[in-house]
Amino acid sequence: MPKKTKPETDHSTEEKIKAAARKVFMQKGFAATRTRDIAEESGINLALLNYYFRSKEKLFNEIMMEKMQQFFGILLPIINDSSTKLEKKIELMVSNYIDMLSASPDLPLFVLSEMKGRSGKIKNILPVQQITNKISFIKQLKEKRPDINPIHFLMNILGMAVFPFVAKPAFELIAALNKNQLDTILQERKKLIPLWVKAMLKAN
Amino acid sequence: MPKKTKPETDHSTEEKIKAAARKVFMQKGFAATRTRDIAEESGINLALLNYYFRSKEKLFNEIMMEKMQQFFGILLPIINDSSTKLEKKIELMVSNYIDMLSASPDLPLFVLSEMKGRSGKIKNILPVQQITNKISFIKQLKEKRPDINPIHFLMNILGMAVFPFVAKPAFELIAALNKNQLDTILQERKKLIPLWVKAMLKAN
DNA sequence: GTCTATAACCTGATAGAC
DNA sequence: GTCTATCAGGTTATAGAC
Repeated sequence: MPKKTKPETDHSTEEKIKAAARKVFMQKGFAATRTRDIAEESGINLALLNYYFRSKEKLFNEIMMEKMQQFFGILLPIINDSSTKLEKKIELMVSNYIDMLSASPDLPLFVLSEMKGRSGKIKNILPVQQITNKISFIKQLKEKRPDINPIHFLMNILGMAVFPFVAKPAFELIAALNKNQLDTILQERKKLIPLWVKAMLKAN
Repeated sequence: MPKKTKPETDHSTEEKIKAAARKVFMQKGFAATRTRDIAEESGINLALLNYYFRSKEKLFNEIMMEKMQQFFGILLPIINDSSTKLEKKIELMVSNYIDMLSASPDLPLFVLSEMKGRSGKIKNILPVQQITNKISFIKQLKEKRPDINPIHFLMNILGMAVFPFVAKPAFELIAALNKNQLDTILQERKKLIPLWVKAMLKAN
């Protein structure tokens, strides 16, 4: 498997295949993707895919690891930063996720589906740090609400920010919204969710 | 395609196949499921599956329609009931979803994934009513918060209630929780989410 | 490194006996 | 209705020429 230092814009064959693999795997998932789709999308042929990556599964694992880092990695620098206060962290988490998912709407459903369906094989290649009591964000939550498990607030923030993307087709369907209307609503949430979380932290 | 009136406990071959199809499709999704898996799971053989359902796709569509009804159908009687007040509706939505998903944890990721990947083919068989301004729940939200699009609150409630199930493997991973700990937390949310939503409705 | 051709296998679906 | 055997087509992966 060839390895090089990566220039900013990499037009190498290897990178062309990876770019195509990102697109197709994210759209259809591992099982529904055919290596032929990727070869065609990247403008090369099937044999070359196996020359560079040895198998569909190995290519997938590279993409999956990359996408897990993208999806979870955005969280870590924010929650670990002990120089920002809780409110700021919440604002950053929400706006960073909504911006990222507006640009990559398929990301969360891809990552969550493949983590579930292939969790046995995924855990070996996981690129993410775990959340413990030592993390700044968790300490701040415990200080403000010692009566509630901090994980609840993480679920709430991610649920409110990420779920609308995961359920996009469902909301378009049941709320009879077109894509533009939905995108506008999603943008509004960057300002609204932090206000709501603030209210939740004071609740009861 | 044979049709019968359905007894409470249906041990017919057709129902055995459907039961197996529910299990396997929900676990693996359409693309990763082999008709052989379903045949084996139901204790019959491959030819019989095609005898009853003609094709993998037709069998899948029956299960998919059923599961969409299960997932969205639980919402409609609650939000349409003009005799309950807003707070009661929220409590019912949250506890009904959490109870249902505790019993069928695969349901939301299955429905949402397949709606996305096959949305073209799904829209024809959709069994759900749309949410308009005439719906009691929407009217009540508009009355209380005329400044905010009611769909936001629907996203919030469903996000907080459903997302933790969709992201179960992710939370187990990053929060280092085992399944029992996570289930306990999920149950707690039946009481907490309505309190939080109440606080959100007053926010700002 | 890149291609064409093909091997080896898997999968959905059916034919035909009982 | 149910089974075994098999077909037809598709899919991953590789062999071998250039």
